[in-house]
Amino acid sequence: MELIEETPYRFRVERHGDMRVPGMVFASRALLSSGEAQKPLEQVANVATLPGITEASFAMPDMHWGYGFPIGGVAATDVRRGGVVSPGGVGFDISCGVRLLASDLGRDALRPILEQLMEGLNRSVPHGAGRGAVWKLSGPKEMAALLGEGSRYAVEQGYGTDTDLERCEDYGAVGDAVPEQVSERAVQRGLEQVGSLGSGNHFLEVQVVTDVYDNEAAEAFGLREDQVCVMIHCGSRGLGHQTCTDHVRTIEKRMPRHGLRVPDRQLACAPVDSPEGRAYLGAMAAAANYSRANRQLLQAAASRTFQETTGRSLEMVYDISHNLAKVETHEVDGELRELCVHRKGATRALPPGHLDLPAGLAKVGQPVLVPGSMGTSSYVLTGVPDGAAFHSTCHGAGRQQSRHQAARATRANELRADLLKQGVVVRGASARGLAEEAPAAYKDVSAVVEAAEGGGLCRRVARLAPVGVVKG
DNA sequence: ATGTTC
Repeated sequence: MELIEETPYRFRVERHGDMRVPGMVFASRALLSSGEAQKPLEQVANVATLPGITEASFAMPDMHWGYGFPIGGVAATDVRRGGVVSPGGVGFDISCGVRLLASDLGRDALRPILEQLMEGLNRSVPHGAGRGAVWKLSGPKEMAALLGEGSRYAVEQGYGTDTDLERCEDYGAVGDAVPEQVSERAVQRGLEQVGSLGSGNHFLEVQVVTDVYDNEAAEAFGLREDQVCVMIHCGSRGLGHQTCTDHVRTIEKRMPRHGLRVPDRQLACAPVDSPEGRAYLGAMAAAANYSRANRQLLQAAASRTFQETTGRSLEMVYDISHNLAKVETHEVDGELRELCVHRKGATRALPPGHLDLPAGLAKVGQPVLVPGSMGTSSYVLTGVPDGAAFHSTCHGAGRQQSRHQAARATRANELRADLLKQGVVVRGASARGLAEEAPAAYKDVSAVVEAAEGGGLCRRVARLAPVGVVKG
């Protein structure tokens, strides 16, 4: 695949074959040579063939290979011009995302109680594959309420405050959720997993703010140097996974009926304005709300332990998803259009002044939370005026080794010792899980963020370094 | 990511 360098941080894939629009890759030469670039670039080109795709098939600097779409892919389809929705453009972990909490504790005060805090968090925050969660739902009826209301439902039940909801994307719940579109099997899988981290790259980290790049934005977000924070990264567990599986199956079956053909069956799609398309979006919104409630409950569990151990409270900074499709209005060619924006391993980055922002953030823009790999930095970014890719940016470091490669190349015990030497306490991780998540398996998150900023997608606000990790 | 191959 030939890449044309338009700027040091933006590369173009010319239209070829059935591509309806070009590919636009935000990256650097160095990032493009880290890991396998050819396979995700082919996926960028494949996505460009989707009916109704507008402007370009975009990839963020943390791009890597995924199911159908690349992870780090952004694609917007025009709803009124035959635009499609594709579950592969959201991914299996629907509304997987990050919640950041901040305390008024400094790093020195934490040091003597860090071990005790990590022990407590390891006990109070359910993690790992399979069972164990903060809640066990009474049944499908309670599940329907949660799928409709997301974090709001958790807050109604006493797990948080209205102030928390103000700092959640969509004020804690995606609208137009259709709980009936979540299958019985998905509901069954989800009943005993609300309030659990899961496994893989999901984690809870205790972090310290090491750098502030933008004082005004950091202050609006409630962040300042040397502050102890807690970051939670998790998703919609088995319920989201099952929901994706179910709807991919239906949508794939109905494609001939709509006369739709795609270069890769993992790009199965349906017109947004079709029964299958609407059914998927309703189910996706419901699964997204499960993910939002999940993070609200984990916040409550972590806050309680943090309060007991340190005597301080944790305040909400923001909660943002990086796997979601949204129908949004954007100006294209001087005309307002209704677009279905798929962000898969990509984060919305609302600019200052956007109407969807709460009053406290209107002046500076929306916080973008970018978790790094284990033992490295995480970043807080914000949106910029005229942000490219429909106001989207990166979501993390991005894999450069497959799970299998990483597991083979890493000795878990050595990694654990190395992290401890760096001052990072790790709890809960299985040997296999730890090895798969080795920092060497990921791109350099600082290089990713530099490319995202250089490409005009966002700007940096703060950097955080981990001191403790709870993993599945 | 995921009851890591319905």
